[in-house]
Amino acid sequence: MSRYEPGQIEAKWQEAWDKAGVFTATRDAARPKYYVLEMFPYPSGRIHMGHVRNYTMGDVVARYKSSCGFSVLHPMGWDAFGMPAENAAMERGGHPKDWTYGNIADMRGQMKPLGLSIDWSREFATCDPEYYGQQQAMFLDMMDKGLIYRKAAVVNWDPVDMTVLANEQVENGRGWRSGALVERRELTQWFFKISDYAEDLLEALDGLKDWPEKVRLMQANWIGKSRGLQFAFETIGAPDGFEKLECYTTRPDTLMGAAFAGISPDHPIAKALESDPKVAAFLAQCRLGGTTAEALETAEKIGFDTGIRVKHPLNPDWELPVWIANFILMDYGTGAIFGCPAHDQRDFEFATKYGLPINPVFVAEGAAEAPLTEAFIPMKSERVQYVRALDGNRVMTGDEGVAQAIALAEARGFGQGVTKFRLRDWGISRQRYWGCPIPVVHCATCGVVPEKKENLPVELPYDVSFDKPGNPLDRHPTWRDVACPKCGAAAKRETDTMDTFVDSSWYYARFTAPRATTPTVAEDAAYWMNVDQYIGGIEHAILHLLYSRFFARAMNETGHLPEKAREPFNALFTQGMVTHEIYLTRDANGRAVYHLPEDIIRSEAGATLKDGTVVEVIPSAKMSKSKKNVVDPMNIIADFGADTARWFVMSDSPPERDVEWTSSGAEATAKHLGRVWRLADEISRDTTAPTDEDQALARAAARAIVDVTYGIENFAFNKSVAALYGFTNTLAKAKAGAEARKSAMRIMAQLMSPMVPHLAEEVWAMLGGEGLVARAPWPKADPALLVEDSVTLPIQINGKRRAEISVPKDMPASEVEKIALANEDVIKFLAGQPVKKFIVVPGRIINVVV
RNA sequence: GCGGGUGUGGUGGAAUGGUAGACGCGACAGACUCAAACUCUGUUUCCGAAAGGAGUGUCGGUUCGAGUCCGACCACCCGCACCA
Repeated sequence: MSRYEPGQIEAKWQEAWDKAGVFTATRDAARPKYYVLEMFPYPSGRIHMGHVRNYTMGDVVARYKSSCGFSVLHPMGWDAFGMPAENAAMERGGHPKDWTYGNIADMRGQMKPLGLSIDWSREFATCDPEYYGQQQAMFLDMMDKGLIYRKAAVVNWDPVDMTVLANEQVENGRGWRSGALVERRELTQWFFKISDYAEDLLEALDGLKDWPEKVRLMQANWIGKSRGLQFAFETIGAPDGFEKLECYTTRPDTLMGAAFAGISPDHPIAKALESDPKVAAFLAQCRLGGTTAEALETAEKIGFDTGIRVKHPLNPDWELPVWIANFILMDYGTGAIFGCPAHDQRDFEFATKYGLPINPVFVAEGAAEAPLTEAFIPMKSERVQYVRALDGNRVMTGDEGVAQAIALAEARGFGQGVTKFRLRDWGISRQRYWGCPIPVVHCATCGVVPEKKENLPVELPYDVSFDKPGNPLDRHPTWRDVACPKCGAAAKRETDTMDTFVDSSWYYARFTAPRATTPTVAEDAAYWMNVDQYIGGIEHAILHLLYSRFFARAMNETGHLPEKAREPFNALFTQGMVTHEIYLTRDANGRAVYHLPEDIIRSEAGATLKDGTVVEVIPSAKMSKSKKNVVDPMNIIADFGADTARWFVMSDSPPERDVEWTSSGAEATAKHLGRVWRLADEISRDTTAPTDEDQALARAAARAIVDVTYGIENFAFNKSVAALYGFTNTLAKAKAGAEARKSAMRIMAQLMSPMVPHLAEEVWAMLGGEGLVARAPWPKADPALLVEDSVTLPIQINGKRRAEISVPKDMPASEVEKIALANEDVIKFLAGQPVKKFIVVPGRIINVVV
């Protein structure tokens, strides 16, 4: 008897697939196409269980669709630009390029043994000049279309290292290397005009029927369409040129509850007042801390009374003080608000702190006006009693109050109803080396000049060093100093590079023609687009997906994608994350140093490093490179084979849910696959004559086909796996004849093939299956075998299950009722009480109400 | 702080508003074995000897019937625009 030896069979079948070119994607007009894509990985150097889970899901879909007759495109590439490469260069020396390509080679070497059905001939990395050169070409096309501009924007500034920090590099308001308090500082930066598409991006969400509802909701909230009033306060005592203060509010119905006017620390008026040392000191205080929304909104609310007054638009005798407040964002609305403490929690806290009046505009319907202990903020759809309405107090909803206020403001001419979006333009400038260079030149006479297309790619210079803080491109004279493409005079290249989100916003399109000398090729894009099934982490629900949707529109308008690809992803599946505990120690400055799970020794007492140092254990979180809480799947592959790793990540947890990695279970999976192997081996040598159980086995196989197919179609791979466990148990126990068992085993091989393709090929071959199972058409269940003649109906009495009866499938309800009421247990539980109601749900349940 | 999600046995989880706990892990018992491993068979939500009762984070509601729908709360997770 032979043994299941994954190490041998996996290599053998991978070679067989390669030789037969099973996974090479080809345009085939005769067949429908199917494009399945998993979010491509960052080449950290090691694959982890999250990758295995993500790519196995895509592989199951790709292999299944291929069996169903589709021409499948299933590519793989590398999201290869980004900070970790520069961090590695700073920490360990070496070059980001060498580090990145080395990591790619390592990761490819780890992924290949998984036996994924990937067309590797299409592989590319975003740091290939052939890729980012095409990105630069599109940047120039988008510039032509007016989709790109420059403006000042705020960055995290480390005053000690004299460098810009990413949000990730800010820890508790301090720079991660220097430990210095981070400041907010303005730089001139490049922006994509994504806000032009706000309405389109919002409305088109309705058409994304095969996207998770929660992702569409998150995107809609992110885009944040609001209807409100824009109006101007007349100012008293403001600097010249600021006779008006423009405000935007979504609650103009609360205008009579105004207690103050507030402006952002970045507002032009605040800047105009900065010559006053007190104002300057206050603004400096506001600029401490990071740039994230979270940092801004959780910071303690502080304010500064400017002494400026504004006239209330409805009563010129009513004057309000103008405060600078740190919780007002310059990016949203006009950067100025009126504060209504009674109906906004932030304003309430602010007013309480600085002793400003708190006057309610409305109270709960039927309630009396009373002092508030917190802001009263009912849903806008809720009816409330107005007590300080703009125009006549009455009971109405907030929405009605807002509409009335806008109408009144427009009639009196002090404001207009306007629609605004929360979505800001996409800032893409990064003051870093390892990214796609922005292909423009700054000339003293011509200004900002696009690089000529024939000079693309603007390639990153290799001879750079990371021994000083800041961007090495800034101090690389032979790269930076160039002739102006327009006038030929001495000029300087733009040294900012692009956000890596740009790289990942069009890679799906590039896979359709990865070697082309243009960004895309019309025929290839027309055939392969759109992505039929996109699979990736929920953490990308907003930014990556929104940017990609924007980019697809921009590519359509610049002629790089067809109209149908403006929404590039037909269906989206967001897998849950693989989580793991985090282990950390503290360095001399008290900052966190993270450790890999494989370096940790866990005992009952706690966790330590190998040298005995005690480590802090933080509860499970997303596996991430920076936190080092990653698990290495290579050990499982080495010990048990790729099929075990694949089966393991597909079983148990529903794909959309997070899964906590535990090492137990891999052995059990290997056991099961060994059992399938032995069963196949035994059946292949069976010579039993047909028996009367043959039909029952055929029925079980038909049931398995339906259940496994349902699981794959609905992204419930765990249910497909469960159905296969059940089918294995049934087949192992079946006393059927050899032919029936062989037939069932071949169906098993086919049904298992998307999850455990190597074992499936081996079983298929053992049982005389024709050719490769990877090329065999997906089995179909004979409907006749699925029909059940009788059903078991549970009987509930007052909603509690008390008995069950077995009746023919099509028995009419009146007959069922007679049989149910004659049932011994039913009679016992009814105890002679009269039946009030008798409910029969055909084929499901009976409920007797007494 | 704002937005989104999750919560079911010892454990991962299953359940178109219709028998809660499928399937797997673990545990326990048995068979095989000189013995062990492997393998095979069975038991396994809790309380109870049983009859029966309780039970899907907490509290309330809708319904003949709620894990599922609605409301409030608690806990945990994700995102918040320079991590990818």
